Formats: sequence, structure tokens, C-alpha cells
Amino acid sequence: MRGKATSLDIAHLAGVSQPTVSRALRGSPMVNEETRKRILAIAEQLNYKVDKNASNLRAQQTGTLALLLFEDPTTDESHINPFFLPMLGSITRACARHGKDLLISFQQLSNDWHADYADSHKADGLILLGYGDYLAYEGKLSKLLAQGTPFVRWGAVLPDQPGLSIGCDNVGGGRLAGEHLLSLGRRRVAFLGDASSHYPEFLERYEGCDAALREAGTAMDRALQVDAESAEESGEAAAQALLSRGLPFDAVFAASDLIAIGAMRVFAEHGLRIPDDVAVVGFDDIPAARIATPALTTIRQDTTQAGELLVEKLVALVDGDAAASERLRTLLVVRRSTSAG
Amino acid sequence: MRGKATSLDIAHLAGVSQPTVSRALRGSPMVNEETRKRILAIAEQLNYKVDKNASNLRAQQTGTLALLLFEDPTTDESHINPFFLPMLGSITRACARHGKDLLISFQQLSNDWHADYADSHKADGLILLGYGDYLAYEGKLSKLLAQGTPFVRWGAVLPDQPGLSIGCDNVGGGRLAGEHLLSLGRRRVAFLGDASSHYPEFLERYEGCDAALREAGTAMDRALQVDAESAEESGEAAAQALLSRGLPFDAVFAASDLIAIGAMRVFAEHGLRIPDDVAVVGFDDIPAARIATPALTTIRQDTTQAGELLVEKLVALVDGDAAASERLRTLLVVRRSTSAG
DNA sequence: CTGAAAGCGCTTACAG
DNA sequence: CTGAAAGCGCTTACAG
Repeated sequence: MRGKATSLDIAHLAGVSQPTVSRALRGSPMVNEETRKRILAIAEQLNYKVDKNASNLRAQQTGTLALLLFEDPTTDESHINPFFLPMLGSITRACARHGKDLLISFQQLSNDWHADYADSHKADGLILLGYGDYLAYEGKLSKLLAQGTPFVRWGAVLPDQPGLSIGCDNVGGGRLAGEHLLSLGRRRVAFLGDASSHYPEFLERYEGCDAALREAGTAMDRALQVDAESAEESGEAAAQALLSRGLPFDAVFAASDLIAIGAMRVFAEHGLRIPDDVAVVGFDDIPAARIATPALTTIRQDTTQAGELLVEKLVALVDGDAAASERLRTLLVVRRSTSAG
Repeated sequence: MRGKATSLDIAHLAGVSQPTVSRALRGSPMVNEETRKRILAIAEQLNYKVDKNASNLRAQQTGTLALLLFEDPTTDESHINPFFLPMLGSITRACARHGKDLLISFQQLSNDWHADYADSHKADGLILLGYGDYLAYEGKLSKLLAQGTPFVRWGAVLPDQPGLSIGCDNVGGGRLAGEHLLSLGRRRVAFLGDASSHYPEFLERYEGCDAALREAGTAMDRALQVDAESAEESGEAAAQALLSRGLPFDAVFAASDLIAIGAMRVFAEHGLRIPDDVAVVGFDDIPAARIATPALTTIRQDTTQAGELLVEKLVALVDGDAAASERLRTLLVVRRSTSAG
């Protein structure tokens, strides 16, 4: 037998029709147990695998999900935000559990991705990851929704949002950071991150921290907020900008760990002691947070659960079942950047 | 028009036959320029995309490559070796440039992956990444080769190896490390990493360093070599083991940055000064190397070029063109772990 | 340069 | 429980 075996080859060898082979292989209950066993044995022996293209074409579905990871056009070409790495691992494992294949693509936010994957029947649904300007993004989500393409995204969970989002409880996370800093007696909390509706996750973190301070009779000071995107270089620049303002502050809440790590480097260069002069809290708990000096106190997001939920919800959407947006709990992880040894 | 548009829909609207539409869309030179334009305009307007399942089925190829990333069963479930992250980015971008889709899967080394992807026509070829016991792995490579499945792998480039490998010049990299340490006056160089044929990359790094020392009239001492896999915890354990041997050493060459970072943590806990008491050199230049304290001197592998080559070679194999294994140059990156401020 | 015909390997009514 | 028939949406000889 030359070339790959087909279901017809198996049918001949088993002395049944080709549709019976197809049924047996997919575990249809309408096939005799003995026949099934014979067919499975032959399939095994020929190392037969169902041709995905044929079965997908006929069944009009793909068994494949596509993961689209957006990068800000400004970011370095070769780097992916490390926050997404464990999520990627969790997503691939969840896909395997659900019997789905995973197509992956890294895209510029500006590209015309929204049509391609679903329209060309490469994937049944889309998982959307990436930091970036939310307002630029929202329009594309609406378009996907209008087209009827199933999708889920990771990001802020907002009211009246197109489609389905999974994100962490950013407000709660910001609150944890604020309460922790208050417990250390800090009151002048600077915020490094773009706290606007362009970056709703950052904005929610800011607001959560602010809420904690307000309950203690104080508040965040907008004069101590500096825009930054999630990258070390951006954190460095923001820290420089903050210092140059010459305003007093005794704590920094960074919108992400990368920002915090960049900022800590600048503070160290300027002779500021961490945490004595400035306590620093990040967000995400990426692996580098533990390695940084001092080790970074941060708000952990549960990326494993995030990946699992993204896949689970998308599979539900693809199957036509109901699914709703969801917020994940956050966890304060205290390290040396806020607590002296 | 309900449902997705098909090439037949376009044919009707354009007043041509369906095959002509297919030809026009794929840029066949045998179609009238004016006809083509009319067809393209209609396709654009209907937001038409070729059904991949149908075209793949007919053309008997997939336009898809599969990336299989192996993890050692011992490693933490949720973590991917950070060394592979930028390579992943480079691979996805290279795939996009070549017009290929990328399926991704994380596998246990033990799984029976070798059959699935190619046999079920999900992918035309495989990219194999992962650290792990090479000897356990080699048999599977031979099997793939025998099946005629196109594949490329990242790893040590060895003689008489099944299939095609892309790897860095580990011997040269080890030599760079050895020469650098010699230039600092260090002679007692410990090696943390499994330097055996189970981990040929590590072994080559060891041998390169040894070669450099021998040229200077000394050599590596096997009594200063401790097995370790590429993980921080493994580096910590190896450093502990090294210290407990009570032998003098003034430098450590770690087989990977993760090992080096774990080891540096242990050295610091034991009051050893880096680089004064122990100079430390890693391998890979992962992002954490720059963040570590002290920042880690290391041998950089060009992951961008690696990803591009992997895709390029695999595409050649799939197309039936010739392609050969290749070694990439390495680069010494000097940081504070070997050079005091 | 274009069309009529066949067929890739499956799944799914339909009939028995 | 099983088979004969149709068809998913393309691409590819073949004929003109």
C-alpha cells in the first residue's frame, strides 16, 4: 500500500463499507461492537489517521482554535510580553484536553486579522491576547461580533463590551496594592502606567488603589501619575519623568512588573533605597519579579486559570452554548521591594 | 446571500466558470488580466476567503507547519523554558512571511506525537523544540525520518544524526566562556550541567570550555562538574552540591542562564561574593540574565536567526528542496557577574 | 485564455 | 446495525 491509508482501505480489509469505518472510528453507538473492534485493530495496524481536511470540509468545522497575540507596534520585534508566556502554556494544554488544535499568530494591532482565520475556515474561534490601546481595538471586536465569529479576549471586563472577556479583578488587585502600602505607612503613592480608557486594565488598577487610599482618608495624586506601557524601557522613562517632577513620594504602584523593574533600576541609579525610601509594588507576578533586586512585591494574576477559562468559554461559544465574561481573583505577593529583610 | 461566499458564487457574479475564479485568485498567469480584476473585485466585496479545508484536501497539502515543544516531565507544568520564547516569536513571524500557518503543541517527551500531525494532514512538517534527554529522543527522530515526515529540530548538531538540526555552536560558545574566565585569571572552573551524551548541547559547552583551558595549559576538573537540568531549582541544587564537596573553585560556567541564576542565589546566601570569590558565566542570554543581581555574563544564542532558519529549512524540505543542518555563531555578553563595577 | 469533468477523503441524511 | 448515494469547496488535468 503506497501513500497514507484511507478509510476506504480499511473498509476493504475489514469487509465493511467506508461509512461504517467512519462511524466506528468516531465512536458512533450505531455500530456493532465486534465490527468496531475489527476496524479499530486494522486502523491501528495501518497507523491510520483521519484526514482532517476532509473531515473538516465535510463537517464544516475545524476542531481548531486560533490564538492571536497582538503586540504594540512600538514594542521590540523579538519580545513577547512575558506575562503571556505561562498563559500560552495553559492555553495549549487546555486545547489538548478539549481535543482542539491551536493555531498561533502574532499580529500587529493594525493588521486586518479579524476576517482571516474564521472566514477561511482555519479555525472555529479566536482567542485574543495582547496589551494595546483598547479604543483602537474595540471596533474590531464589534466587527467580529457582527460577523458571528466566536471569540474570547483577555483583558479588562467592562460593561457593554462587545463579546466575551476574561480578565482579572484589576480593581481588587489595585485595592490590594493600596491597602498593603497603607499598612506600611505610605501615603504618597505614585502610579506608573497609562491610567486612561485607552488602557482600561491599568485604569482599573489605578482606581482600585485610589479607592483603598480614599477609605483611609487620603487619595492618589494625579500629579504622581506618569504614563507608561508594559515594558522595562517604558518603566525607566516613567521613573525618570517622575523624579524630574521633584514631588515627594514614598511608594510606587506600577501598572505591570516590567514597568516596576525598569523603574527600580532608575531609582537604584539615583541612590534611592528600596523599600526604605520608596516601596514598590508591581502587577502580574512574572518570573522576573522574583529575580529582580530587590525581589518585587506584586499582584499575581492566575494565568493558568486564565488560559483554561479562555479555552473553556470559547469552546462553549463554538458549540453554541451560553458563556459569560468572568473576573479572576488576584493575590498579593509580598517580597523585599516593600518589606525590609 | 446566506453563509460564507464560495468560489461558485463569485463565478456566477463574474459570469465565468468556477475554475477560472480559482485560477484568478491564486494568481495563475493563464487568466485574462481584465477578468482577473473583475473577479478580485467581487471577491473583495463579498469578503471571500478560500476555504482552507477544501483547497488543502484537493491539493493534498496543508500550508501549515506544526511546532512541537517538549517539556521534561520533571519540569513545572506551567512554565516554558524562557529561552524558547523569543524563538517562538521569530518562528511565528517567519511562518507568516512564508505564508504558512503555525500549529502549536506542548508535549511530554513520552507522548506519541511523532505520528499524529503529519499523518492526519494537519501539518506538512514539524519543528521540534525542547530540552530533554537526547538519547530518549533520537529513536523518535529516526521514526519520523523513516515515515518521510519533514522535520527540523533545534539542538546540538551532531554527526550521523537523524534528520536536520539547527543549533548554536556550543563548542565555540563554551570556548568563549573559558577564554573569558582565563582572561580574568580564573583557573578552577566548575561546570553546572549534565555534561553527558544525554544532553549533547551541555556536553559540547563543557568540552569547548575545557578546550580553552587546555590551550592555556590547564583543564576542567570533573570533580567540579555537577549535573543539572535547565531550571533555577536545578541550579540551586547543583550549587549546593558543589559547595558541599568542599573543593576550591574561583569560577562557575553554568550550562544555561537558569542554572546560573539559581546558583548565584545559593552563592549569595553562603556569603560568596560575585565576581570576587566566584565569577559566573551562563548560557543563552534570556531576559532574566540582565535583571539578575549581579547581571549575568553569558553566551548569547541568536534566537531570531534560529527561528528564521528553522522555518526556512523546513519549508525547503516540504518543497522537496535540499537543506542541511547548520550551526549558529554565539556571542559573549559581559556583565557584572564576571567584571566588577 | 476558458470551461466541463473528475476527484481529494471524509460525514451525513436516507433507506433498509 | 449497515450500505449506497450525495456532497462539502476547492484544484487539476484535459480539451478546446
